[in-house]
Amino acid sequence: MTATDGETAPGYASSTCRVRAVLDRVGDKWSIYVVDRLGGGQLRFSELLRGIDGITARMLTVTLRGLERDGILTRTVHAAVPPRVDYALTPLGETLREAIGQLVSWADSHLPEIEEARAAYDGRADEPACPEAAAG
Amino acid sequence: MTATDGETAPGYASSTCRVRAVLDRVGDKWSIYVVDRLGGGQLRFSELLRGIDGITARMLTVTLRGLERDGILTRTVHAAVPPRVDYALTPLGETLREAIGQLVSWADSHLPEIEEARAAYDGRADEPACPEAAAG
DNA sequence: CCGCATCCCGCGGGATACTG
DNA sequence: CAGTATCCCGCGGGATGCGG
Repeated sequence: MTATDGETAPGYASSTCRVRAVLDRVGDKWSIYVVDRLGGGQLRFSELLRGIDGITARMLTVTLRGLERDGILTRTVHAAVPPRVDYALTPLGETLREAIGQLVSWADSHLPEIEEARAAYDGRADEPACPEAAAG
Repeated sequence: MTATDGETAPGYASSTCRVRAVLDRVGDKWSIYVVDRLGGGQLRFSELLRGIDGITARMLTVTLRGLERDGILTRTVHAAVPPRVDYALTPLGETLREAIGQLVSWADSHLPEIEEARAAYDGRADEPACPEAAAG
């Protein structure tokens, strides 16, 4: 099992560029947080807006439209005044949420390791390998 | 279990903005493909370059540096001529690869649904809901 | 309250050319 | 072969203002 054979990658590698189209949605700045938030049940626009730190109304709209287009969530408009719109995950969206959850919890649980690694790398880049040794 | 309580999201929600720093790495255009490729064992620069469709040398370098900084992979330089550099996943990188694999296979297996949903949505947007009905 | 339109800026990232 | 430096363009996305 060396890396010298031409076809190392199996399975989904064949549809890489199509998968890209899907992962781009996940890769955009806000989708994963929207999906994550909706895991607890349907929420209205303003709830999402307040629940996701740093997002603007514009980006929330754009993100929601994208997810709706992909069949990840549904948009329910209540025509009455005051206007009210609810968003909820579809079954497909629920499965995505699970996959995302894996990644988010990975990120969360390995945060310390990663921050350590970054500190070590950055230190290596423009500082002596042993700051305390240099101080002596 | 309504969505009316203030604290719907448990666990990792508390460190959202730190998690962001990690997910941004996953979110960038090429990291997941590099990590995925390296799953089969160490590869040299040019092998990655040829193995990942559409990536440029510049972006491969940038991506590899970022992943190295995060402790996801290691960079091994063979000083001899011709120059040769090998990249391999760290144990941490392996765990990331598993999480990514979940997502990639999700994307792969749900591609048809998503493309259907997109087609339906786009059709709805600027075409009659029932093209064949409109034709009659 | 919901959310679209417009303007505008920063940066991701592609092309190209050069070094060790 | 591996990597760096420069230029440059497109677009993600923030701020603001208006319409339903």
